[in-house]
Amino acid sequence: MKKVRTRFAPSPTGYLHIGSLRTILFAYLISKSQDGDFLLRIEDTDQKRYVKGSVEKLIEILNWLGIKYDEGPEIGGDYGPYIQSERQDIYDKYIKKLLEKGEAYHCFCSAERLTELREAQQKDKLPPRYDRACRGLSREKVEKRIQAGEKYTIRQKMPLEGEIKVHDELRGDIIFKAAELEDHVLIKSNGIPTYQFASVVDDHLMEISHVTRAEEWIPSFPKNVLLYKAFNWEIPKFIHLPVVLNKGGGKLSKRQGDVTVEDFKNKGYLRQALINFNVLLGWSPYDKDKKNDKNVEILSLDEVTQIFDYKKINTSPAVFDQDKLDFFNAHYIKALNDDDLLKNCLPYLKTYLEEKNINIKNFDKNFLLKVVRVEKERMKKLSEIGEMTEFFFLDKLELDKEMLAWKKITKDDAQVNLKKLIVVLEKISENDWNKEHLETTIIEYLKTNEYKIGEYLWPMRVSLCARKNSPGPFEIAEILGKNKSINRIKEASK
RNA sequence: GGUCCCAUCGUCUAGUGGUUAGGACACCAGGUUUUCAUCCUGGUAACCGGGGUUCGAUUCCCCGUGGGAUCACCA
Repeated sequence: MKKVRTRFAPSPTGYLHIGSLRTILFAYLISKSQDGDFLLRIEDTDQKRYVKGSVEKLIEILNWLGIKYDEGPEIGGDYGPYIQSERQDIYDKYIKKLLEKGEAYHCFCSAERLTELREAQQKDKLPPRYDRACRGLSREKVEKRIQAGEKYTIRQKMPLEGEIKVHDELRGDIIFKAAELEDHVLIKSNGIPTYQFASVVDDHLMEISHVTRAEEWIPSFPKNVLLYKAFNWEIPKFIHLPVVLNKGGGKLSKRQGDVTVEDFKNKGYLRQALINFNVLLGWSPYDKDKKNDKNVEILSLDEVTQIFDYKKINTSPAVFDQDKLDFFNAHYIKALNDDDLLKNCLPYLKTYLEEKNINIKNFDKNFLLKVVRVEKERMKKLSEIGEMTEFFFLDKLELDKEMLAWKKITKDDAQVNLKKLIVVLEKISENDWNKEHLETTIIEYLKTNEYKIGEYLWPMRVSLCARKNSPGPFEIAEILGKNKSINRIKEASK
């Protein structure tokens, strides 16, 4: 059986769009679930849109995501080069073949004429389409005009009538009328191929078995199929992936916030969350033969690879739901071990503290470890870590003492309670100053005196962190240490 | 506008010619807890409309409606 080979073929026009991540994932999964190859190809046939450094950035973000490809620009492979601008001689060779077969023709129409034509057609409410003016040019005439130095494009010769049946693996057969197809440009006047030509030639030469691309390509699908037929090439399987929409319904676009993988990375999303979430957008792990177990949706890329079946990819557009992404992110943050958690949080923490003129180097790793660990349960994004843990790093807290009041007790009552706690706390030795000991000691103290726990612990916690929400008072006290803790409580009780 | 694609809770989805239409996120309630969060338990919530086909349609077909894509020497 032929080996399954898929590819991700982006244009180097900037950053990696979050919608592209899903295209990557599905291409990757289609091949890897069938023990195939996955490759990266750069489609840089439009020099106007080329953004310098974007290939490097793309590779970098792919590495960050942990998505490995078997062949690609910087790692090579048997089907290279993997950058289209380095394959010009190949395209030259194949367009020549097409010309010889009479499946394509030279077009000398100027851009101006084409624009006028289009405008006239639109005015008459006709579909804008090239009028095939150059299709009937004789070989001699073409030769002459080329000799004379006239600029030309090369167009694909479409059938004038009949129907074109194409097959999408997910949607089945789709039928187009030949009359609606345009003799579109294969080679631009600068000699460089269009996407339509280059991608077909490359997919064939690179032996891509399953072509995955976004749904927006369906309209040009018949042209592609016709091109394969013109070459007499075997048509690969085509899988058109549905689009991802905004909550409002439109296409996911820059105006509505973050759209690139880099944006999400910078915001503190973990690769596992991004991958898990995106895989579930249009594909489902549920199996009719199995019971729908709980949390069956929490899946790693490897786990998905094991159970992935591309026939189960959905065809309807999916809405990008940030709440669900956040859920996955919070889940994967909780699953991180302490070292990884710190490693992931550190850049965000550093940046945040720098803005507050606090040097993170004044704090040792053990301290930082405790700080991030204690907020782990509460975090949805890594970027929240700075604001959440700020109070650990501050020398002095700015406390609104009204916050000390809790339920029935007033601020003044709370301050009285704090004073009592200070007496107890001062008796605890530095050595015993840890969460467990603090807890048993204080709870026991409160219970023997029949004090209400909340009436003491709320003010204690608030005086330690000056905020409504935080970890428990004992955890904070341990991390702060005896001196700092007691000082803060004293300050609050004044 | 032409062409094409799509249509199950708010969202992602499972599923079936006869089901109490299942799960996940979100939401709500209760429990745990010193707060928030976590965690546990429970709950609200869906087959776009109209015609067929059929003993019976959410499921199959057609037509609407709605949403989306596309109509370049961009990909």
